[in-house]
Amino acid sequence: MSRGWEAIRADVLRRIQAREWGPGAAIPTEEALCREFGCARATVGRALRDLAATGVLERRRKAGTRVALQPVRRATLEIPVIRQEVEGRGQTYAYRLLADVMEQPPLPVLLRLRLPAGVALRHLTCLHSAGGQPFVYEDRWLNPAVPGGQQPDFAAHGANEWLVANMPYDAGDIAFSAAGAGADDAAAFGIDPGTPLFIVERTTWTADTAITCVRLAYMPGYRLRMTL
Amino acid sequence: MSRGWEAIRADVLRRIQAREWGPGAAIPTEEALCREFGCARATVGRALRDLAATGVLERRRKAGTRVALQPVRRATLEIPVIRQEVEGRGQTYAYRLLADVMEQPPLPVLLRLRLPAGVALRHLTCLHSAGGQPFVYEDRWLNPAVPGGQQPDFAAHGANEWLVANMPYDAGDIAFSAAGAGADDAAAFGIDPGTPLFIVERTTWTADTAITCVRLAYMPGYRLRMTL
DNA sequence: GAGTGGTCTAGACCACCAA
DNA sequence: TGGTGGTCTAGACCACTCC
Repeated sequence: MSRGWEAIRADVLRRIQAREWGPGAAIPTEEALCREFGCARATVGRALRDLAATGVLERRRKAGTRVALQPVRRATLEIPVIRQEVEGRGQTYAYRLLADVMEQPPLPVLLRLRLPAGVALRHLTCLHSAGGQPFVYEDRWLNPAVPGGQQPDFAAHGANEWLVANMPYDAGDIAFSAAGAGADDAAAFGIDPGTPLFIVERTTWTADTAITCVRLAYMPGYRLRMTL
Repeated sequence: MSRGWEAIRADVLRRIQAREWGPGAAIPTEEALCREFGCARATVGRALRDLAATGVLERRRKAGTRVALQPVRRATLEIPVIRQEVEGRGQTYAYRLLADVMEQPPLPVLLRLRLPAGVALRHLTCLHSAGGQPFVYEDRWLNPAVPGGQQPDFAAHGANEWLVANMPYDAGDIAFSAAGAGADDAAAFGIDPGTPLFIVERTTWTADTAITCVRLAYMPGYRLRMTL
């Protein structure tokens, strides 16, 4: 066995998988484990903290460390920039702006951005292509009142790339769903209305300022993969 | 400002968001920062490691620490047990087994489980309901050769609950997609074939043994939410 | 009250890798 | 080859919470 906190983590995980320590059971204290492994308590703590972060262990002061009774599977999803996702597949990426107008958004968009009725937002629609085929149809509402100065026209480059370069590291939420292609989706992809599409919806703020609200419709058959 | 590594993390993140350190810029070394903050290097390292884990910073030995040029958004998804998801909504959960037969799976299932042609697997279909309405239609292939002894009948409780209790903490992958309801889906939900459904597909192993391969079709309109 | 995990320190050595 | 992050140590104090 190699050394280090990763070796300890692997050994603890092995005992759990071997049911040496069953679900719900308490495992030895950090002090007992660092005596067993012959290392400092901080090293054991590092290993156990990592297992707790992935949901394998549950830790509470005084109560000790237990194997999770119902292992909530946590997985980290890397949300790719569309250009990178396409180029990562070895396909050529292309972007085309379809529309760019100021208008009043529908009520659901206002609610998601927590904006009062009556405000006008910048409404962008564009198409991302992979290898000449439509890949993602983007429908975005952008708050023109965001800080950071003048917004460019998005004729050449997508709003998302401008955002990650100029308004990075903000908070938001994201939702995945399935929906039948609407008229716009069908026109963008050249498919029949009602065709099932994978939909990603994202809303973004910095502090309390609503930035943008975007709906991404992926090409038919798209699959989003993760590893547990 | 409060003390501790979380305060340092917050302060570093604040400077990044304030563009004091712009995307791609190198930030001071750990040693310089721990002099500035008046703490040990390990404490600064803890803060920077956490920011690197969430994709805000990129760290390389000798090259130093830089603000990520293209901040890959990482989000942690907690994959819920269906029963808990339903009960968390305050609805009553119900489960019904629809079929339980041994048969040869179709080729895509064999490939995902990395099994040779000709083997027969246990094929389960069941329906999870929320508040009396169909919620998830489950189509599962289960390897009867898995260790752990006799498998129960799944008349009363779902295979997933048996698995998390008896074969927990294994590896696998997961994929999200959209698909039109097939004949089975349509019958289960009482909807028209072709209705867009949110699909989750999971494959699970322990070590090199294929355990199970499951396709979950969620009720029309279902949304999977995450926070960034 | 007392046991446990959470954190911090000051120092050390090592692995990596750009210069 | 030198600078940087990655890790480990031995010890300490603190925060939480079960008893």
